[in-house]
Amino acid sequence: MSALLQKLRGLRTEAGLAAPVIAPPASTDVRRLVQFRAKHTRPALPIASLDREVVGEEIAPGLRFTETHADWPSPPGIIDARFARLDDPVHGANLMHFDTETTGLAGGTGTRAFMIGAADWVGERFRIRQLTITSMSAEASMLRTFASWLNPETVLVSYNGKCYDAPLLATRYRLARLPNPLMGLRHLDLLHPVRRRWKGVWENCRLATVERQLLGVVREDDLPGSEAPAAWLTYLRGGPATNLRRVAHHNAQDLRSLAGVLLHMARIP
DNA sequence: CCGGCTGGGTTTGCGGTAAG
DNA sequence: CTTACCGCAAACCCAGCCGG
Repeated sequence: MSALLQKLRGLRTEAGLAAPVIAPPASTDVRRLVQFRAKHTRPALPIASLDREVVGEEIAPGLRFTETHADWPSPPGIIDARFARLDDPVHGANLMHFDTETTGLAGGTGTRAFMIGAADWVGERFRIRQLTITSMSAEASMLRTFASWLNPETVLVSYNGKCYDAPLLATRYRLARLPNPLMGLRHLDLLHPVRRRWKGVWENCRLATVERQLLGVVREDDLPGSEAPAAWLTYLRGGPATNLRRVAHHNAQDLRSLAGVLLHMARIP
């Protein structure tokens, strides 16, 4: 029972909720067990980490926001997206590149997004915005903020987002009882056109490979995507934010590559 | 005339593959 | 652990034709 209570308390702390008042154990047996535990167990991370700096400003409790602008030689005007089997031309100003970082790959209801990166063209500049939650309870604010960036004319751009990011966000919006802002939007998923063209030519068609072959991007100090869940969970449990910042860095690079690959495939210099 | 084979075109099914 | 899509192959369908 004590272990259960402790687990519950931990979960409530992670969720950003105040610790509930726990009634003292009824029997002396239980009390002795609690005392034994207190004596022989220690918190998972006894020392609060020194490095707890998360980038960006807090725009809501537990929700951090960053906005950067990248210089880019040529913003797209109208894009012929038939290479991605979108028959109607796409206005560059309606593009919304997006990429999520999540707690795992399992896709189902157990997986949540802790970071949403989105990038679009604002005039002559490429704008990258990122949302990161530092508590479970901030998820709804993050989802609402991301929704406010989209409109019915938005054309989503992603890498495998049709199968991964979009369905995952759809379940997160449903669980948060919020309308799904991705519903009905056109979606340009670059994975499939890339595969059609370079499958069998390159060793694989992962985004990291595509950006290297097509854009000459060489990532330095890159955190593998598979380590993203641990980076966030470590921070959530009071650990250092070092790797969480690297996840944000990685996410921003993914967004730049998304735009680069799109322009390359649409034959825009 | 009728049953069954064949060729051309479409549909269905399955394996592989990205995403953290 | 999941989900969607692509590409390829097997299956399927139908028409046309030939042999019995």
